[in-house]
Amino acid sequence: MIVNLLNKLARRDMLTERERAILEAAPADTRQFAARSTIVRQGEPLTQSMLLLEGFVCRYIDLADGKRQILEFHIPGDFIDLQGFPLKSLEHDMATVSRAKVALVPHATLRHITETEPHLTRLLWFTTLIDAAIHRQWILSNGRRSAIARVAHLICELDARLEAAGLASGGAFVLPFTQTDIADATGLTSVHVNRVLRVLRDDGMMTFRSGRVTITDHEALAEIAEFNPAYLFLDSQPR
Amino acid sequence: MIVNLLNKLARRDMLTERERAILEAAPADTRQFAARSTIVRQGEPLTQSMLLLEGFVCRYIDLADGKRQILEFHIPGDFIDLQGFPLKSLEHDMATVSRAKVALVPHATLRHITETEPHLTRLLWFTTLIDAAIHRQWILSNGRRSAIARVAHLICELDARLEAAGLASGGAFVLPFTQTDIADATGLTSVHVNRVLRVLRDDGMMTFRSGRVTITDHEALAEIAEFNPAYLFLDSQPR
DNA sequence: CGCCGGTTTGAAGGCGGTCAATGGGCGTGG
DNA sequence: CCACGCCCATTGACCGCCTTCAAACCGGCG
Repeated sequence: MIVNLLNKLARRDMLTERERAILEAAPADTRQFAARSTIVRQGEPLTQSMLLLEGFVCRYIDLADGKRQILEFHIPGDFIDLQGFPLKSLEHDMATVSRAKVALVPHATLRHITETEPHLTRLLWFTTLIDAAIHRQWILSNGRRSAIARVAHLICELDARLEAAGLASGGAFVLPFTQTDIADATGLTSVHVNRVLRVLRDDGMMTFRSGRVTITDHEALAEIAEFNPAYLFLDSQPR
Repeated sequence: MIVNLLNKLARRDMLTERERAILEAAPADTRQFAARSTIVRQGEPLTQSMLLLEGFVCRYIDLADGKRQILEFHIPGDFIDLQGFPLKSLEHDMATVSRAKVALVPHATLRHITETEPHLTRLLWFTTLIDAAIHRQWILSNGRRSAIARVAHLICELDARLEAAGLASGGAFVLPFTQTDIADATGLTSVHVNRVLRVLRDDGMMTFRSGRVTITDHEALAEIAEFNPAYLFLDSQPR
């Protein structure tokens, strides 16, 4: 059931059979959410963390004037609020983008893992740091990249992550986002995202229509984005 | 010697005497760096992590066209490349801003801590997640805040962090940055940062001259920045 | 069939960038 | 001790990317 997480970890380091079994047994329950529903509220005390099994989730902050900034997108296999375990609450909101299904892991179970499984603990710690590395790329995008490069970089990131999760192949994948979602992630307006997507389509680099992305020239897309997947740490080594 | 880190952790949770002693004994060595020197290069394999004792450090990424994005500033007491312990290398560069002094903690020591000190491990994990929370605010700033709000938010952040570290009081602190540093952090040009600083000064909110910040109207500054220090998790609770 | 959320397109405006020149503070060397 | 050079701060004029505002379009669904 949590095969996506296991694949993700196994890609970064070796998991022992015992560690696999512990993770398999970790979820106490599963839960379904409708699309566009808030699943974690900022400041709310947390006693369990969610592992995303199906669907897309985002974290975001709204400003007083109604502007929204999406901070990160999550895909199946992501331990979406594992950060809430050491932090005890989040300083932002999380919401589903599409319908989603999650497994719930009690913090007590995670705490037990930290007390008996140092290697697994380091791996869980590691996964939270991937989120931070993704954040840093978004700071760079929003701060210094042009509109077209921002959108291109986001698509390259999602392609690489979905491909690693087995949810994309050959640059084609389902992405149930609106253009407003992309705008809120890249710090642009939906109007301008629309124009940027047209340029990317006209230049033969990618298309995004009715919730499906097709990358038609990965090399060109990665080049304007200055995309280098090293920050996703997809290589395997002892942690 | 590592009193700043101990204060920082003790502010977030209780440290036992044994844990204090372990942290005190953790540094194998100290090292000094001149201002404006690179101290970690992206991709370089890391075998130790640095605890900042004195001075200011930043992490950054340069783009092909010469544009620079600073990703985070670090102040004394920060475990600046603790992330390099689970990650094994960083995907960006780090450099000093001012002269700086660091304590070096071997990864073997950190690994030993993860194997024998679960509570301390959770606290170290926690501190790396504060960096991620700071990153998220920067994504928001660069994506959705106006130029004046970005600069104001950065100053509020540094004030809060320096105050917590005992390095600022009453909104006055030493900040050995250039206007270009602030520009590279906020995704602006140094020219525009200069204009923004003039507005903030003329409006009686803050001054920044010859490496010193003086906040003259904290309430107004926090208001235009929409600054809420909750994301720094400065409250104390069991982790 | 008509609403509704999302997409697309056009026209006009503004925030912040670019380019360029001046000023100012400080360390260094003659 | 002063002159020079260098880096940083400051200011002005103009420019352009992206925003804003507004309207039309489109497809799905009750």
